[in-house]
Amino acid sequence: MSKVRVRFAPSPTGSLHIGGARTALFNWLFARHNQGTFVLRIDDTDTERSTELSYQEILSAMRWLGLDWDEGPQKDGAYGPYLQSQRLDLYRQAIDQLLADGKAYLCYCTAEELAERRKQAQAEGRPPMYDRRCRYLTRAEQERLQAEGRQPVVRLAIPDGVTTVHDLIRGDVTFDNSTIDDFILIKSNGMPTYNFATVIDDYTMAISHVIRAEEHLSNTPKQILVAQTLGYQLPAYAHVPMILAPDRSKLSKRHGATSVEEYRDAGYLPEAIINYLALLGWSPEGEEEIIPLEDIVADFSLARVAKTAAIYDTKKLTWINGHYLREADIDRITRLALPFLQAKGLLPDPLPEQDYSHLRAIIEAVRDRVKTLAEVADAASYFFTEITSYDEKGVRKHFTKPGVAELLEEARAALAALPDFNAQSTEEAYRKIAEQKGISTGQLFHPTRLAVSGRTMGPGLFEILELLGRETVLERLAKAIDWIKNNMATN
RNA sequence: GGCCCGUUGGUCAAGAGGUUAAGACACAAGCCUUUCACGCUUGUAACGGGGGUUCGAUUCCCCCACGGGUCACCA
Repeated sequence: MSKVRVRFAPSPTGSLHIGGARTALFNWLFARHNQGTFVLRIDDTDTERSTELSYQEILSAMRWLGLDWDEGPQKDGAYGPYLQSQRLDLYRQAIDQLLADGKAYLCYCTAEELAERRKQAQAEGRPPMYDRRCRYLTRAEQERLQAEGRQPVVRLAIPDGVTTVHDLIRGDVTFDNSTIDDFILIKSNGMPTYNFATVIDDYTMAISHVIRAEEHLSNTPKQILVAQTLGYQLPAYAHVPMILAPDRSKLSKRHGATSVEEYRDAGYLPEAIINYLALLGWSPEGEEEIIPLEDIVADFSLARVAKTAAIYDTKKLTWINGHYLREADIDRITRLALPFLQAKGLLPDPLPEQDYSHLRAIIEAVRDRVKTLAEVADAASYFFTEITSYDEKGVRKHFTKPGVAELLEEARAALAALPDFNAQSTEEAYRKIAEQKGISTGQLFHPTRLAVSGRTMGPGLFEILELLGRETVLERLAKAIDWIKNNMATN
């Protein structure tokens, strides 16, 4: 096989969403698996909607996910530039050739006229296709229309016949050319349309495989027609299944988080998103679903890409994220979790250097029971702020028993008297008290947990005590004792 | 509406004429445990419908239904 070159070509008209990221990932995986080249190209021919902000967001989301490109913006290669808006002369050359050969023609119909006719056609139940009225205009007619001040577009003259897409995932798909419009190649503002520019670019960038979402399958015959008219050799095509929202409709904003940034901000790890996305539409040969990136690269093939659209469901993503959160290097997780704590006002920004190891110990204790970085911040909150309330169910269960206040007072005194205050010493003291009083350890542990954390769940109790430190523990115990006396006494 | 693609448990998904139709998430139960998680064990749950072809169809063919995509001077 000749050199594999694939590209991901987003338009900078929004953030990188989950579907786009999956398409980018499949291209990236295919390139890496085949030691090919992954090109990032920006399809910014829509001057109305393209924005610099979106462009920056896409680049940063790609980088964050680890989808590094070999050629593209800020990474020059032999086939640049990589922004379509900078390749206008290439399209111009191609269009001149097409016009000279009579394969394309000038059309003077305005957007308004077209829209009107389309509406009309639909109302009458006719297919809303362009009627080709400008295809056979004489020179004189063109000049007259031009004199009216109309800015022409350029359309491709679709030949009769049939066009077949050889799709690597779906097999041969044939379209009758009569169902294809004489579509626009160059807009009246001089910019190329997607179906034109993409063909020129894929060819001039020597793209070997066009891997993209299924929504482009019906566009493909148009692109093949352009390529054939220009005498280009065709790339191989692979249309990967769509990703749908839980209600089976196309993913959109109203379905909640759909952009990569939103997941980043919600505390998801890039490797978890990558792992999850790889499993959406592709399946490994083995049974493991948590797969290191290197293994995904090694196993990836188009042959194992599904044909069926997949519904996007965050449950599994969250589960995968929890896994990576637990496995990842603790220093990295600490670093990543810190901003979430700071955003909640729990820690100062910047964090004083000497507080770091304490923070790391807390996150280490807490990460096992949560699934996202945002949850890490929730689960760790009481280490950094006063307890303002006690879990209601916990209160009913552990604070209502007669004698709890006294029991806690006794425990508090024992803790205060300890020569060393750490997880081991506090646990020993507690077990001794329970034994002496002939009560189960739980009867002592549970109210203590509630008193110092306000919650009924969390890390091991003595881990919490050590992390909190003697002073805080004694304070909170005293406060809880008071609280119980004040609130429970009347009952 | 025309054209195109698709249809295995709630979701992801394996399967390629003969299988007890994998596995994962979620859910339920149990074990572990100071709690909650993790982990482990077990369980519930699927081939859209109808015709063919065949000794035999989830698997091949046709029709229908349903879902999705596309028919832009958006990509």
